[in-house]
Amino acid sequence: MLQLRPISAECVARRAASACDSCGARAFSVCGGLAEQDLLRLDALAERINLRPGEALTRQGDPADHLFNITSGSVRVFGLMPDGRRQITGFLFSGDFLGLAAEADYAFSAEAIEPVTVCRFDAREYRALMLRTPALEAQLFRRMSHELTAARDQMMLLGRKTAVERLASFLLDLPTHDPARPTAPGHVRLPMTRSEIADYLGLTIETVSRALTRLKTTGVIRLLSLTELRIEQPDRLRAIAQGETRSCA
Amino acid sequence: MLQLRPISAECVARRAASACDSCGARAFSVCGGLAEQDLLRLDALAERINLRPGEALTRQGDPADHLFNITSGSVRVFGLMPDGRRQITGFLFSGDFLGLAAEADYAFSAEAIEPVTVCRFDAREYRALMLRTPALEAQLFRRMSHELTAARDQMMLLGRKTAVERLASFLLDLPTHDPARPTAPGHVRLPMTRSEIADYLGLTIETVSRALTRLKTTGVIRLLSLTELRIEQPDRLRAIAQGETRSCA
DNA sequence: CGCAGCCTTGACCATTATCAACGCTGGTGG
DNA sequence: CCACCAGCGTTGATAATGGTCAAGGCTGCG
Repeated sequence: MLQLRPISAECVARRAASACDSCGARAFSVCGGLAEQDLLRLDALAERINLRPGEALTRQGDPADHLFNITSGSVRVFGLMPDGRRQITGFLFSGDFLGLAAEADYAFSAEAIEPVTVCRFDAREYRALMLRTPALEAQLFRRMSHELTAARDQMMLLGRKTAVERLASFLLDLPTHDPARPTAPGHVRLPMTRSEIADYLGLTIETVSRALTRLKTTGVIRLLSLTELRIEQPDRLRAIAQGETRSCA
Repeated sequence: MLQLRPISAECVARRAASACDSCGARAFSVCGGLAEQDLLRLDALAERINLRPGEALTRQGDPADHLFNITSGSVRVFGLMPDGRRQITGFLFSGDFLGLAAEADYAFSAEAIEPVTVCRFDAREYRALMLRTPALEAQLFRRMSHELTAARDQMMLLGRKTAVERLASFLLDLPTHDPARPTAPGHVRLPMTRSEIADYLGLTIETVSRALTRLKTTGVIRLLSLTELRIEQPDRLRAIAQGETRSCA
């Protein structure tokens, strides 16, 4: 498995390089705190897997046997109701972890959006390694803490924000999580479909489309293509996201 | 501070006694895994505080200097938007932890609903103790993991469920978290106001009231008083919560 | 070139929010 | 002891946001 060694090194490098504004520096220092031998142990558990769009990493209800570290591409995490209603609870990008649950079964499904490469770990072995590696445990602790804060922000969005406010919040958040975003400031890549955005924001595709149009016609954003746009007026977009204006409602 | 010793023992006992259906057994074993000397160290950091309804444990934006363990009563955790819109992200009851964040500042506010007693820890000392106490770390790791799963379920509720489905889900969930619930099966205590329920479910008080009335008139629940009700048809309530019926829509 | 899939736009509808009035309940003071 | 008041909850009428249904457009691929 020695040929796998570059994988976790790559994970660490990507996460360090990612400008996750709120946690970049911290994540880097934690990753940096992992000793060379810890990385080697991680590699021994790792398996590299390629997934095509739509293929599943985890399925709601299946035994939680694996942990994943996304190496490239993007992933949707979602739950389904019996009648097919879908709620996407998050998008994952390279550097993100998946499957960090204490439960025996996955509570949610995860599927590739774009072609994805992941680093897959056996959950039991990973947990055992974690117990022996405080730096790794601390790293995951911080990640879970950030995820929890993000989850609460998302509750605020879903419970109390209007359609336009939700979309504005989404457009501001997305590039801070996607290391594959374009380098030009204000440029946002949308690797997911309108349907996925809708299921993430608790809306329908039509409402997402209309909200985008409204932001476009008011000059706050410019659509460069279906999957790329530019934020023309960041301050106004922030104001809208926080509900500080009725000008766009 | 020796007189504080009973506090964490009490916390442990309460958590163990609570029939948190999904995690009760596990939480108990983890708490049981704490050695006597770990409990003593915890006590040395602990300070008992009483709060009256409406008083704050944490405030959005304040430095996150403390951790809390609720000993009795109930607490609302919430975020506010600039214009006053409120989203309650969770209710906490005796045995629950608060303030487990890696961030420097509290991201959300927490206030007492009923008269509350808490066990307050200095965050830095607690973290230091955690590093020296793997059992404590593992316990918190599990709790965070459960919270994360609960947060995702709540996203499903807020993003995709109807008003009646939200209320049904809430009534089923609440007693599994509230150790002070009445002992009679099917009895649910509502220590929070309609306004708090509304802000938790992403609705208005009027819609909460109407949804309760609908569940009452269809015979699924019976209102015993403003703050207490009985679930008459648990299976039907579960079906409604999962959206498996249109009979109540 | 044509088709399939996704996106946008429009017309209409439904759920829920808003506004308003009324009722209940518990505490206070005449 | 009863009346009043304040606060919370319920109910009703109306309005608005977002959902549903439907048609048409764009884009990329065979």
